Amino acid sequence: MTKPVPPRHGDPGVSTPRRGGRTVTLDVVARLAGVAPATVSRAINQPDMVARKTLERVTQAIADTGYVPNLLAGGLASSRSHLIAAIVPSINNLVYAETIQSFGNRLKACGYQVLLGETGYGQDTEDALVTAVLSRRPDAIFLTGIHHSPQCRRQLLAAGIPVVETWDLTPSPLDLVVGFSHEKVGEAVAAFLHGRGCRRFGIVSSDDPRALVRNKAYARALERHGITGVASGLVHAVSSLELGRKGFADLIGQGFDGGGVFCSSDTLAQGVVTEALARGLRIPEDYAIVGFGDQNFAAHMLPALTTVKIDRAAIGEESANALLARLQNTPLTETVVDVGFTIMPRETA
Amino acid sequence: MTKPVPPRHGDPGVSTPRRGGRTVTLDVVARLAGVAPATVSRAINQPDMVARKTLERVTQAIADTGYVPNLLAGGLASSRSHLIAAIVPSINNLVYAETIQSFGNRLKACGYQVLLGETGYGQDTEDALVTAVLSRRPDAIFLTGIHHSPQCRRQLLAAGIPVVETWDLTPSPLDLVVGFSHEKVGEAVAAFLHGRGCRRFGIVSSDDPRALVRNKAYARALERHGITGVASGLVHAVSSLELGRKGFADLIGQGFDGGGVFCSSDTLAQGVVTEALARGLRIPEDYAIVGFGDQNFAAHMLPALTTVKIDRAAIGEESANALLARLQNTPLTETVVDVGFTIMPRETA
DNA sequence: ATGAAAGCGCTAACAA
DNA sequence: TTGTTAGCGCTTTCAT
Repeated sequence: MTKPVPPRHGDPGVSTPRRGGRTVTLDVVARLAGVAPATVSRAINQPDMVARKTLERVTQAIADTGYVPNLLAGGLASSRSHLIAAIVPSINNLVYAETIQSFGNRLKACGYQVLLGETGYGQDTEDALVTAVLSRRPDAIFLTGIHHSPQCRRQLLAAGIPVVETWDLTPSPLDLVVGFSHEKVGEAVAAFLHGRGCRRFGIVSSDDPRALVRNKAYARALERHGITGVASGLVHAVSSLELGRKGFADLIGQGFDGGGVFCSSDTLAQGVVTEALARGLRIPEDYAIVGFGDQNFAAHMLPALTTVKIDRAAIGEESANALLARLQNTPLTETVVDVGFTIMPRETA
Repeated sequence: MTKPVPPRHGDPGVSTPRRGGRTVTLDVVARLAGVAPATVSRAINQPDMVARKTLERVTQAIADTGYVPNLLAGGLASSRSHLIAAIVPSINNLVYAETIQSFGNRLKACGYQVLLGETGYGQDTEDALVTAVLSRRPDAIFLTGIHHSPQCRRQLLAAGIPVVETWDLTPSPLDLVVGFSHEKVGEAVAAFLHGRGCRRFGIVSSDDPRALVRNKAYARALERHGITGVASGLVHAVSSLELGRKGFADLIGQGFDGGGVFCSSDTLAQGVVTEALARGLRIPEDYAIVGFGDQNFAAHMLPALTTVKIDRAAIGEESANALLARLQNTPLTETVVDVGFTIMPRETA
């Protein structure tokens, strides 16, 4: 009847801990508490379904054994990993860090953990990264930007999980989108600088795709004012004070001789201001400088930086809320959330 | 003989995809390729053990189905999650971002993914966070700092995985440690400023524990020079330009009237410089300012910041290497790695 | 080089 | 309220 069975890892006494001390599993806890494994599982995940007396015994057993649930097993069994993936261009950029921070905090409160992936601003990397994180079976995914390769979109769709695209806006998101219009930003800055009396215009920008959209809208808006030929100092991907100085030096080198300068980040703007100061140029009289982001140093620089304020925490929070709604099957009123932006007039423009 | 069995998810035709489209599993790929599941597994994880012909068929089937391996299942079965946890005080601090970035890049090359956890500078949070990440069964763990609660240490030890503590040094690490001596930094800065002729000294610092160690060593070293009474402007946890300005204003408010100022971060130092400039004070003649970190803006500020350079990328890389060695059972020559530091004399001191 | 079978540690019906 | 049972999708001996 019973065919001979080889010794199994699970057998009491034959435990073969592959590492460290003995592995404490649900069953160990269950035995100690004198209940069935399922009861321990319930005690942990749905305590209300367990009698108070039982719950206490289980809790005690957990404490005694130092039991740490194995979420690989749990996730496999329930097909809910309680993991949410977030893909950002770079963690080496405070701008995204703040969004992720508020995103993570909101989700932590609901028992989710964030798995962070960094593309390094590459599109190939995004594809590979998405595949990599999907293999962890996240319950949802956060993306930066709205441009993804067809293969990436296919993969995301096939995963069948809620997706939120962020830091941009589109009428047709993969699923959800939380961000703001980069075109409107470009236009608003153009109008702002023009309103301040600028008649010549320049740009110091990284080659980030969203920055390019802002730049284009800025130039186009200026054309409507009859202004053509926007001088530009492009720098590569990463923003730094140094590159801001270099970018502005380039602009001057091109013969840019006073006017409004729109920078693609506050960091770059800080460099522009520094370089202008180093050259003894007058801000904002001769050079009016506008940053982007309103990072925490902007208001406290000397001179204080005029910039475009983006509510980064709101992007994180709204994204989390939207995903959470999907995960809880709460009906969602809006799949497109515009967090807007504000120009903060200070001393540099 | 065969008792009636209820329909199972696994049964072909009765697949109940809990979400999205049908779930592509190893078995689906195997069937399509006309091989056993185990062979597909091998084709993916140990391609050399599979005949070329077979490999091709499997590869094709994977492409055709868009199969994405389920690492929850894989990890559970093999007890290797290919996940490495990293605990940092804040992702909202570029100083740690760079370390994590190089750490992650090194590990990615070896097929590991990093699971990031943020303590927010709290110790309670560290305990909870460690528990949370351990439930994902990481293959190794990266910690910031060397101070952990007894419970945390116990838990870490019980996990039986390689552990690297970073950003500090201790002769008795939990397992491995990669960092530098904060005491030596404090002493070196004291000597440096004293050597520059400073006779009065101050501090503008966050209340980060490692910063406090530097400050203490700084003060003690100065005592040896017969100097007592180091003025200090403490700010809370997070560093920002604004807090640097405020901290310096405090210092002045306390009657600090010229001398050397050691800041716990470059960001704070940038604030100190800004505030000093705003007050028309002379740097470095009257106020000699030293930062900490040598972030990328330090060298390009006006005036350029004298600071303590820490090779953050090296911390990440060496940590990764050390863990990798453990994971590959490579004998480790050193469990304590000192990456050192360098004072970069520039214009502010 | 490949296949068969037995779990990894947990959750989820279903019964009791 | 609790226990029983059957997997979740993969890896891993062990045979072949």
